Formats: sequence, structure tokens, C-alpha cells
Amino acid sequence: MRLTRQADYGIVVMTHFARLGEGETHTTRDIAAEVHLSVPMISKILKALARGDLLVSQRGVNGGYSLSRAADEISVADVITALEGPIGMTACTDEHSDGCDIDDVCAVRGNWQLVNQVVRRALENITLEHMAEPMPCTFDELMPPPRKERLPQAHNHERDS
Amino acid sequence: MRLTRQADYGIVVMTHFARLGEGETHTTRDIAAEVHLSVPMISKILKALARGDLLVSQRGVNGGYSLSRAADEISVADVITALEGPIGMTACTDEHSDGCDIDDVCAVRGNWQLVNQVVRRALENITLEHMAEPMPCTFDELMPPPRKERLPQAHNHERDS
DNA sequence: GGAAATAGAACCATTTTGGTCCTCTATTCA
DNA sequence: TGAATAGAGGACCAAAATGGTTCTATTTCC
Ligand code: FES
Ligand code: FES
Repeated sequence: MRLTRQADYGIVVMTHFARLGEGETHTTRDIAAEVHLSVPMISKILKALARGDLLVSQRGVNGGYSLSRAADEISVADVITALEGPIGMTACTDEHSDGCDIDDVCAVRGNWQLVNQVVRRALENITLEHMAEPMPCTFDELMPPPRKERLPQAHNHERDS
Repeated sequence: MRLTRQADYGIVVMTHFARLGEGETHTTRDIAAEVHLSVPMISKILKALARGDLLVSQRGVNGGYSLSRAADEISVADVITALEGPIGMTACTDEHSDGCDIDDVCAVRGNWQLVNQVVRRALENITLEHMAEPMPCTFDELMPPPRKERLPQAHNHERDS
């Protein structure tokens, strides 16, 4: 339930890009200096982000990286996916359930998919533009209402407690 | 962005409890057998869940574990918290930012808190009762609408692109 | 008192992650 | 043409987290 440090830094870097101009390219060393991290580390992260089509790389003299699209077209889910693979909280997806020992007798796998969807969508709704805001909106429109009590019974209950 | 296997199994176990009767107590060995996992592993998980006040333990002969409250009063967020600590996707919280090297110059820490809130709330809204449903509701009321385009500009934009 | 159950902690093997470094390729410009 | 600059890709190793097991205490019922 915690993302890796690389993904963490990845968001910082991408947010930094979002704060800078739209199509500007910046070199690895510049970014590293501005974000106060080591050049090799940033380099590794930038490469992964470029592989994920979130950054465009330009080699050679005057080269560097730039955002591949507008800041409000890139979500934190995109960044995380680029840096640590598909977002999914469980080891047991519907596809390949290797890694889970109880795949055949497990009765919650279907539900897990829905849980995954919930957090994935939550992350998809947060864009780099949001992150770039100095003190952002409250994200109220991004998260479901905090109803702690009972959920509106929109689903079919047989045994209605 | 992936929860540990113990938390994974923890949810399976808790869901299993939710499917059984309300106040029934079950022994470690029974649960382990029913969930098809090793006894020591389940034991470790059950102990942690009891420490988190999600299960009530009864020692001695005829002892075992039982849910501490109704299934719709326990969220998957509770289970995860009990098994892997407070939910927070980043290493750098507002409280103790040890572990992050750029805490003082980082400009996204405030926003991270909001991101954390989004997923935490999403997880808090899913109860064991939901998980216990054979094929559950679509969780439509649990997740924010999948608006992929532009967000309703409810927040203050200075530079409105 | 003995059997049955959990509590708690120590323990080690394996995997994952963090971080660095080296070589190769592409681009610009003198 | 060739030197300088910048990224691509991968090998590499140390450190940390995780998974899983086992042992000894403590509580409870008969
Ligand atoms: S298949 Fe792995 S927990 Fe359900
Ligand atoms: S303080 Fe750690 S990434 Fe911002």
C-alpha cells in the first residue's frame, strides 16, 4: 500500500516539468539539480518515464526531456504505471494468478478487481496540473463522499441483516 | 502501489469471517484449512488482526477468533491498516519526513496528503460486507465518476491555460 | 494438573528495492 | 569529418523489506 521511492520521485519530477513551460526540454543534470537528487537516480527515472511515453527524449547536443502532452492530460496513475508497472493492489489478478497460492479456492478475486478499479480511478482523476498547483483544490470532486455510516443499499441484499 | 501478501490474505480471512456467522468464534486451524493456507501464516495474520481490534481472541480450550464488530462496520482500509500500518502511499508525510531526502525543498508534499486521502477514503468505503457478496455490486457508488476528459473547474485557476 | 488454544518474539532465506557505473548510440556544430 | 554533448540500455551490488517457520510463554476449560 505504499509506492516505491522511484515512483514517489517520479511524481515530483513530473510535477516539476508541469511547473516549467509546456514544450521546454530540460537536461537530466538540470532536473537533478533543481529537484535535489543525484543525477544517476534522476536519469534512471527519466528513462523509464520516456519509455512510458510520458516524456519525449531528445538526444545529442541541446537534448533533454520534455512532457509528451499537456500537464492536465497526464495523471499520477500514468506516472506510477510507467515506473512500477500496472496499478493493481493484489498479486492475484484475473489474468495470471501466479503468485497467489489459493487462486482456485479464493472467493474474493472478483471483488479484488473492483477494489483495484476504485483506487485506479481515484489516481487517474488526479492530473499533474493538480499536483502543480501550489496549494491545490480540495480534491473534493475527486473523492467519493466520506459517508462512514451505511451505504445506500443500491445492491441486492438477500440477507438484509 | 501493491499491498503485501499478508494484507492480501488478511482480507481473504476477514471476508471469510464475514461469510460465517456474526459472533461465531473459529480456531486458527479451522480457518487455515478453510482458506487453504499454512497454519503459522494464518496464525500470524490473525494475531495482527486481533491487535488491531478487528478480531476478538479467546484463549484456552474452545478458544478462537471472532469478528469484533459487524461486517459492515469493518472496512478493507481497517484490515490493511492493521496488517501494514497506516495507509499512506508516500514515505514523506507531514509528520515525520524522515526517509525522504528532499523534504525541505519538495513542493508536492501538501498535495501528496490529498492523494493519500483520496485512496484512503476509497478504501474506507469498502466494507467486509461488500467483499462477502458473491458477485458484488458494481461499486459504482464507491468510486468517483470516470470522467477522463476535463475536470469541472471547481478550483481556482489563475493561469487557465 | 493437563490439554487446547492464543501471544509474542526470534529467526533466516528470499526477494525487492535503491543506487551507481559503464558502454553504446544519436545529435549538433565547429 | 570529428569532437563534444546528451540520452539508452543494462550490469551490478549493498541494503532493506518480506515471507514464512519455529519456539516458548500464557490463558482457559475440563
Ligand atoms: S486469488 Fe489471491 S487472494 Fe484471491
Ligand atoms: S517530501 Fe518526499 S517527495 Fe515530497
